[in-house]
Amino acid sequence: MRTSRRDGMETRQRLLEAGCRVFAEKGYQDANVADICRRAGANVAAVNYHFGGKDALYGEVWRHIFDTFMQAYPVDGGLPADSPAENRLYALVLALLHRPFDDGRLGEGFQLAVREMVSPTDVFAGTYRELVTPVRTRTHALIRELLGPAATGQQVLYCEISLINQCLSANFSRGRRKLLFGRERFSRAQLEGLARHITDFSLGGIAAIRALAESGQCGS
Amino acid sequence: MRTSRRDGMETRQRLLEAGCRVFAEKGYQDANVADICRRAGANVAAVNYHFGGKDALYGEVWRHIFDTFMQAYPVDGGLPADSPAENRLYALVLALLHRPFDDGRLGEGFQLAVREMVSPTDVFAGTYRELVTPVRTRTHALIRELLGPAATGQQVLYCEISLINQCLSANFSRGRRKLLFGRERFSRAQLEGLARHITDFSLGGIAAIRALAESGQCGS
Amino acid sequence: MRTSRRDGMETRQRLLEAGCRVFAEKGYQDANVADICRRAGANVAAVNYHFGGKDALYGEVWRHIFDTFMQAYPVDGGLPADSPAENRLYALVLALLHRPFDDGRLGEGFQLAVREMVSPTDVFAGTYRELVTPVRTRTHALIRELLGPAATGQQVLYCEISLINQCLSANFSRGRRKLLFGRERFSRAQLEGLARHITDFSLGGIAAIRALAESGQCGS
Amino acid sequence: MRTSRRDGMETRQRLLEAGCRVFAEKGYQDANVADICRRAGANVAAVNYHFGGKDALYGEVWRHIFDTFMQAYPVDGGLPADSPAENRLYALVLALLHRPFDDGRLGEGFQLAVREMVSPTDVFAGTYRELVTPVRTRTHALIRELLGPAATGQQVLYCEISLINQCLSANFSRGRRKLLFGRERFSRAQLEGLARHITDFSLGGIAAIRALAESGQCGS
DNA sequence: AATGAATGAGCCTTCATTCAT
DNA sequence: GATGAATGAAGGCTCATTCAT
Repeated sequence: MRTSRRDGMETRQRLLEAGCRVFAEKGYQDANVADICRRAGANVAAVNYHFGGKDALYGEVWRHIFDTFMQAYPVDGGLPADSPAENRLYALVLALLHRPFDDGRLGEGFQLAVREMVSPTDVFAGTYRELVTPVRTRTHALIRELLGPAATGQQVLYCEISLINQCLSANFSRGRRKLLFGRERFSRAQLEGLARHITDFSLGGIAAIRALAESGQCGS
Repeated sequence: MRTSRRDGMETRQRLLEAGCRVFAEKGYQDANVADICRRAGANVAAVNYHFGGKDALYGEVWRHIFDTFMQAYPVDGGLPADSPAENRLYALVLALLHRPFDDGRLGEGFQLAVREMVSPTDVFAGTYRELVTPVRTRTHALIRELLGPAATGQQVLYCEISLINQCLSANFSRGRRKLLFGRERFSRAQLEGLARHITDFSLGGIAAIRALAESGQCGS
Repeated sequence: MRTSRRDGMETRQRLLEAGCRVFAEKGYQDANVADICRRAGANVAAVNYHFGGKDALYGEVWRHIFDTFMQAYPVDGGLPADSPAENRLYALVLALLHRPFDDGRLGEGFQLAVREMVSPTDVFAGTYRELVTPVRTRTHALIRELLGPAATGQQVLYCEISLINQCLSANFSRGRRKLLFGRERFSRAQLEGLARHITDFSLGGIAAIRALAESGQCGS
Repeated sequence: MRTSRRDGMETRQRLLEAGCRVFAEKGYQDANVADICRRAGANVAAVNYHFGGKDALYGEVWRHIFDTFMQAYPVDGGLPADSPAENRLYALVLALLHRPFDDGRLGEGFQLAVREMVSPTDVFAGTYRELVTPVRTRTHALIRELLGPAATGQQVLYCEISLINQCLSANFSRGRRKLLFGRERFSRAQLEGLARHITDFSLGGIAAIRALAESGQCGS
């Protein structure tokens, strides 16, 4: 294993990590390559040398974070498929909550994803579906199961959205976290408490929608 | 009424509107004043003449949108305070939904607000609290009423967050609207259907949390 | 007598005075017309309206100050031509000293003149000779009288320069005044003391040169 | 020795020299970086790359010229400290005269210094004292020696000023040189002639003041 | 594999001037 | 006689990228 000048980590790798940090912090436009190179302890030309340009680095950063994302917390929460639906819902919610509330790489990834939702880049288009589909699939199945067969497709969809928005929108940025919850840091226990709340709240909500569906009423 | 050189709308006003559009579309950084001036049919120096700079225009745009926001849809939905809580909840949800789903000025305002949540500017700091407080106050009171006296403060807070996130996070951008709901445009009826869903879902959720609270259990 | 909007002084006049102040303070380039107009309580376009442009205002300002200059302190100090040469030298020195040390209009004029020496403008070329000639003529005659007939033309010239530089270079700017003399303000008595010194010093210098001239030696 | 892309002189160095020329010619405001870069055969952005901005270049130019200044003509003129005071005065005068009359780098430096006296920049403040102190110290000691112990502090100060102004104010700009002396160029011999004059004149002046001091009279 | 000097396009801003009122 | 909105040229600076080493 070759050792690099600094700490054994290849320049390319250091650039990638600096890129993750900086792009997550400032967004694509506000980030500047000189800053990224400086943080990576590399030359101004390093980004162009190793990646071919700012765009390409951003693509790699996104892909890198994206992969981390997909591996980090499996949405099934490691639970067997025959666990009670309530348990599986809790596991799902907790898994989803980990993303925005992670204080490390995953948090950066979530920041980046939010930025991409707000100001989409070309890079985004290709991977978003790939990023979201497994979550959607799993969520959809679970909600359908909980709503029962009487629910319409739209009821399932809307419940999905209610659920996902509770989990993912809880944390856009440090600032919003502070404003919304009154604190910036969440311990594991606090996160579990929040997951518990979202699960209970959503189970109640789903039950209400199910009752409506079975009573024959139906939203637009 | 004096008529301006071009079409009767003052240049300053045209710049302000162009600014709203462009800042909402691209964010502060990506927006460039030349573009804004071009869209307003004015000279490159017009922004500096009328506002003193890009920063100041942004400030005015934000203030302008902010004011529109506050006037547009009162959070009480125009309902008397002694209406049933369920009705008042529906009115609140509908009022909140109008903001992100508005296809005009208000939608631009919401875009801008989301951008500010993700990449805060100095301008933001002062006005955010002012923007949010009335919503929070009203939401808080309503949730408390629906949860009953047995609920803890945190239960109220978390229910608030669940509710607000369902309403406001439904629509970050055109792209996400498409991806989430499968369509870009919402008719008034569709919006009311969504409001109906969020109301029913949340009433169910709140009922569940209330049951927990009254049975003596309590989230973290 | 018509009264203007502000204080009975015509806008044109106010612009001229503001121009004097500002040009003297900042020089031609650094001065900007908006500032001048603001100080004159007039519109941005006022300079162009009344003078035709910044250049033209500068020309008028220069001419105005120049005239003030010429009238202010006659170089003969009001002394009869048959006073002793020593007295006439003192009167001349005092008159010359008044220019740079004047804290009002004349000081501004001197500032402007120094600026023109350092960064000449077209305006300057025409008037400088006119400004300087009377001083030079009088100085020349006096020095010649004091040096006696044996002195060469160059000796007279150099003595003139020695004298003039002592008087006029004493004060380029507030800053230099402070650095050179250790104080910013000069009372009338202090100014007279300085004039006394320069006179005595120069009489001594002239006497020395006269001795050389009469002993047959001669500078290059 | 590495050779640069163009002619063996580093771009930075060429920029510095072009900066000296242009700033001395036009002053800080009138100088524009594009012009400097053009003269240095470099790109418009070169100044920003190498110095960080126009301000910083100006600072470097000043510092560079300042150092040249201090090294160029030592104020002791290379004379031993036990030479006759008259000889040391002549050496001092000649050294001081070299500065304004130098047709190369030193002349540029003097131009810049004069500009700074008239329109001080922040840059100036820090270095002026450093520039002037050695001259003042040496002048002061010499004058005190020539005036004898009876002279007051103010008499010494005023004689210093008389001397320094004769030397340094002889040449503000080409234009003034022409107007004052009737010629633009000074040969070495002519300069020595001028130095001779100033020395003789000042010795006479100092003698006169000394006589006054010793006779008990005293200026304000 | 990596550097850093150098580039040029693009941006925001300043400012003297113009023009319709 | 005077205004102030509007203009366009020009300047300084940032930044992604290129090129010779």
